[in-house]
Amino acid sequence: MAEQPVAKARRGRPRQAEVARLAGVSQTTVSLVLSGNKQGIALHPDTRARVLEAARQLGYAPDPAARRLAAARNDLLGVFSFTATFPTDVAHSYYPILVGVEQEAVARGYDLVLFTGSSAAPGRGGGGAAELNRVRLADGCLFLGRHVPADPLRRLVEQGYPAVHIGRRDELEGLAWVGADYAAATAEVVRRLAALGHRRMVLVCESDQALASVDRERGFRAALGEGELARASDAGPGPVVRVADPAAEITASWVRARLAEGVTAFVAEETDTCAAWRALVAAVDAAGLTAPADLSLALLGAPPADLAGRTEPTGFDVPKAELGAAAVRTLTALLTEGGADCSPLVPCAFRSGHTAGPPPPAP
Amino acid sequence: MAEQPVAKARRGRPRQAEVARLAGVSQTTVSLVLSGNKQGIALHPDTRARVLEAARQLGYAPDPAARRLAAARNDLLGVFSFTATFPTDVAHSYYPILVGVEQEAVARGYDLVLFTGSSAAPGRGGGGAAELNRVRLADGCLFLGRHVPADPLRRLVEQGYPAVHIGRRDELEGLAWVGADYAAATAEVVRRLAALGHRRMVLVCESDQALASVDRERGFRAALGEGELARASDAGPGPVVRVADPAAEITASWVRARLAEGVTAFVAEETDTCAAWRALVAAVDAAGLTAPADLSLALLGAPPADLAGRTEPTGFDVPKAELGAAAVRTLTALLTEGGADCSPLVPCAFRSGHTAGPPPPAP
DNA sequence: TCCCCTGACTAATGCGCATTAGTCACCGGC
DNA sequence: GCCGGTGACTAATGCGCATTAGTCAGGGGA
Repeated sequence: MAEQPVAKARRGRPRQAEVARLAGVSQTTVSLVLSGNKQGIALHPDTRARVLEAARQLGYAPDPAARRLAAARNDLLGVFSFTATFPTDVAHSYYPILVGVEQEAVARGYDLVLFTGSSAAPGRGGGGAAELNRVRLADGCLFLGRHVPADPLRRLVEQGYPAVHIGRRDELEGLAWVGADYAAATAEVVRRLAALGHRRMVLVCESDQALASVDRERGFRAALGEGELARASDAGPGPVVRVADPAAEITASWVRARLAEGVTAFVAEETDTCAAWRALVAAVDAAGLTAPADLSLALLGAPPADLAGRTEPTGFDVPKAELGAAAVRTLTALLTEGGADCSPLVPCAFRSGHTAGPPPPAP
Repeated sequence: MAEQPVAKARRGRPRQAEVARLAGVSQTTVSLVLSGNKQGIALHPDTRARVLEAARQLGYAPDPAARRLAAARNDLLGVFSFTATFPTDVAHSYYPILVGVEQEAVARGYDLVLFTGSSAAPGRGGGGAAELNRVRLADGCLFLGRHVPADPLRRLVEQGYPAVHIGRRDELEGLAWVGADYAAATAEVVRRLAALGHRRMVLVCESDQALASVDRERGFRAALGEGELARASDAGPGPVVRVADPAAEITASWVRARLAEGVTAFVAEETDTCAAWRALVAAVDAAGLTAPADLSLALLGAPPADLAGRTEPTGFDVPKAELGAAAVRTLTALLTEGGADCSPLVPCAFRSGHTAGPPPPAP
């Protein structure tokens, strides 16, 4: 954190004392009038009007730091992400979430403060701790992405700071979080495929052991277990295939081998790169097959932006805006009631798409 | 008694006084040790070590609110846009700017506060003025988009509030702004076309009288004036054609008529809808012509997202991220030095594209 | 008439920290 | 032995606000 040279940033910034002088009252009165007079102290309408007029005239705005220090609140919600909040590389992945966060925050009368954890935080002891500590300026904070360092975050939570993590994060005891219901959505996709007539399907996972991935696999297995599917899919390499290098392992011949075993539907999960899905699509292509005529494909999530032009994959959409909104709701519940009891899981919407259909008649 | 509604966030948080007690020194000393002792006051290594150890043991972390209150600044930069900061519809238009704003703000140790014009702030009088007043909570503020109401903004500026507008905005005396150098970029495009051999070219403008449009036209005319181009292009309807309804006016026959007059290059400017460019492309298409074989096309700006798949137009790119970064630099200069003397114009990068080439040999 | 309300405010305090003025023991020099 | 000067700290102050204790004039009730 680069310290600025001594600067008088708030040159003309009016304070309550100045409003008070202009209105001919005391600073206390100004505070009383402007903060809604929660003490129930009676005030003359005249005085009130004078104060408001003076404040308006001076363009008074309360200092959030002072408000917060005086043990009140400042109606600021923090949004912290360890990487840039507006990422350039993972194009727009957080953006839709922020849309939801902003809408909900505005609706509830909060402003948003963006805290970005700079990867380079040299000097100060405690490393990332200092970074995370800044969020205390806000009444509460949303944490974005699984790269938020656990230790400082735990400290924050232990000390009672209202925090909500966006994305499943239950390794931190006591940390509230909201997440997409990947398990249910995946199960829904499996059920839809089953309804189309598929009896045997394979889930292609990347080796990434993200929580979201675990959820999807759980949902997948659970849904398989519901019908005859489990037994049917258990043959061959099993219903879940975990690959380290999708492009190399998921080939045309791999697809043909699965088809020969009776697999008729292939499911991949969305990841940062969507490598598994890409590999799957490429392999099907290379095998001279097309979906949904020869086999069915499903993507557990949304396709990456650069594949936007292609056939819309069957699967589900994570309602990212809704996720952000839910996070804000949970956080404000924490702030006002001291406890959040909203469900942390946001349902995903099934997306019909055009890559799944009835399995081809057995040869 | 317990606090009523607001969660007591500062439960177990140690403060400097406690660290001081543990280390057997005064609070001042703790502050001195922990804040790097900028006063150059000498401290015993022993004392220093004791304090650091005590702080570590207690898990001390400074309260940012107090720190900022004492420092008389809050290291917060506002970002205000009259429409939602994260618009859902024109999602991509502000985003790249925000990327630049965030990067530069982080680099300079500032956090960002997002203000949304649409937020309902009841109670305060003054209508839209009150909206803008909220930004005073930040040390300074960036304003995005030309829909920021002029009157309240003027008031802010007049009262010495550090504000920077993103996008040219010189009708407000004293308001700092940063903008893209459309004139220079346009001139560059003209020069490139001239270098390719074009002697006669037409700029198609929409009736929109935006400042950016004016700049482009100015650059266009200026560059024409440099060579033989002006005289050559002055014939016919003149070098600049302003159309109210591009789709209706820019037709295949219009293009043919211009070609017949000797025009070999057509330039359109980017607008929200890019109607002129779309019309031009459609008209060329309808005339059975192709660029750059039969004629050259250039777009002063970036093509809209839905045309991303098509041939990349020759023209220039507005470095939006750089624009955001420049705005932050200007604002911080305002904050620390009291005056910004950085150039408000950000150069645009020429984009070769594939729609311009040498003019076809005269028939 | 005195006293105690009550209404409408104001003075004073403190949040946690940074900063500014001390304070005080010790040391060298004359 | 006295004095000025360091060096190493501490007391006090104030940032801007919310909150807690007043204060003070006017108005019944006894």
